[in-house]
Amino acid sequence: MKLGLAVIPMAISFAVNLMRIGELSRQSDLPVKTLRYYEELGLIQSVKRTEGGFRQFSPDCLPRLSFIKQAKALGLSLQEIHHILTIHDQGEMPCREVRHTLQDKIEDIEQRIQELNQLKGHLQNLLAQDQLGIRGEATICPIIEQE
Amino acid sequence: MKLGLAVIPMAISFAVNLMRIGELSRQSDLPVKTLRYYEELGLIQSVKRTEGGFRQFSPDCLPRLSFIKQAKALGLSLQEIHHILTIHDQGEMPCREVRHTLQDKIEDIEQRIQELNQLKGHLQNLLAQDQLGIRGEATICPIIEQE
DNA sequence: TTAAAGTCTCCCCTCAGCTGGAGAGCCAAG
DNA sequence: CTTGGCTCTCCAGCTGAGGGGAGACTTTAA
Repeated sequence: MKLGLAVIPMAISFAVNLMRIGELSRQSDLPVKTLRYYEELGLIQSVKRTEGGFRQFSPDCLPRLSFIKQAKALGLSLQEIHHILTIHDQGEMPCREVRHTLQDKIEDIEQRIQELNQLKGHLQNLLAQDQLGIRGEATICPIIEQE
Repeated sequence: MKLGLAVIPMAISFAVNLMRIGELSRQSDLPVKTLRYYEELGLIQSVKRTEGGFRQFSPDCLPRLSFIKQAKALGLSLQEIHHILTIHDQGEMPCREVRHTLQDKIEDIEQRIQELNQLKGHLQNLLAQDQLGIRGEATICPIIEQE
């Protein structure tokens, strides 16, 4: 059996460097639980399992995880990331999709900023007009209950 | 028994207009489930129960629920609202607390807006520089993987 | 050979603010 | 008396992104 190791080095070169989940965790700096979760969601895949059932990952997972981290940092959801990765896995450059996703994100962000600015203005008004003190019978707090 | 109704009108005037949860739901325009949830959290209280175990609410709940709605619309959490109501229920005007809470909220909002603006700028940069096309071997999407 | 460290699956828990349903009991009108 | 509508409690789940831990098994180093 061990003979094979010397006899078919090409085959070996495909097989080497497979790592278990702990090693992938160390190298990617992501918790083991998170990796299993990502696998469950289909974001990454283990190449195969050992006889004992341990996951074995290719080092190719590392750039993939790095991509996931970057995309997450950009505010994409794991679902959106999954979508992009699926397109990538079909052999296409997912740029068109990514561009749409990012443009949507930008619009979301702009809208959210608008809402927050409105809310902030509203809160500031409430605080500014506090001195006027409109106090009724059933008032709980005149600041909040200003009209 | 029914005699009492005529004999002690003062006592009656305290007791009338108690309503069950469905009526409170109609008048406050909040789902029954939500009212029970609010009661569980201590935001409102039923005066008592009928013999059969039905909650009976005083009409005083209505301005209270109205306050809760307004505070929620201002972005306060139910926990924060609970805090304010507790102060109110201890007989104090919760304005000082409310003012602090709202000022904290404003700061939160400002920070969130800053973060969102940063993120938006980042996303816009990514899209703008897209044309440059930095493509490597292991690239999944050069837009996201720009440095 | 044995012990430690790694890994497996499975299930529940978190945060907030509810929503839905089951199965039971209550109440008022015909 | 019965029927339909209201209400009760309790349990479950939803959203997203994992975390904690039990109990069993695998792998590896001494």
